Amino acid sequence: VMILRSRFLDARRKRRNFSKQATEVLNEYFYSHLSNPYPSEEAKEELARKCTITVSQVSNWFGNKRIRYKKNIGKFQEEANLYAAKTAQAAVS
Amino acid sequence: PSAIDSQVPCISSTSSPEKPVETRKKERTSFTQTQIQQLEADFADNHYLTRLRRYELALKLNLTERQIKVWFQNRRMKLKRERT
DNA sequence: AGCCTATGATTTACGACGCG
DNA sequence: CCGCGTCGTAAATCATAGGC
Repeated sequence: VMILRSRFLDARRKRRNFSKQATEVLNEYFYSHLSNPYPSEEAKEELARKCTITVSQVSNWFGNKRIRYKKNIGKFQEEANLYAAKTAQAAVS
Repeated sequence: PSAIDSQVPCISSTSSPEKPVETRKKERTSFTQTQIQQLEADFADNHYLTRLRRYELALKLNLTERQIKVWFQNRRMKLKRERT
């Protein structure tokens, strides 16, 4: 197969990881909506605003998160517990 | 009890009312550089296909007409995303 | 300095739904 | 009913970032 992937400098693939705070916000939403982790367009816009990233980036993040979570729930258990505890505490206060 | 799975807002994992599991799609092929170059050239010329164009391209690139059609649909979506 | 994993972005392929 | 349009997504893969 012509795996001639001379995928030269795909500028859009120049990425930086999101800030810790942004990841925090996204994870909070994800784990508090675990039974249906599909934010509406409006929710995506709000998340994008809070995280200072684009709506497309929010979509990418959720797409990646859903599939990776599904593929290995065990690996994310600790993270899931962490955010569950966090939102539980938020509910109390 | 997550509900992430292959339906639209893909709900369910093991208990979904309908699992498209078996009949799941063709292997995700990767088009060659040559195929992509020709598709891009055609797209640059016209963002929409005619039946004839689709047929000829499929023949020339050795792809199915469905693949050509879907590629153009995806390409238009990509263009739209880029212009934002 | 390398590996190796994590992570964000991009690429194929559909299903749902709309319109004509 | 059909076929092609968009929209939102799954899943695989790419390319780099980051940690050890």
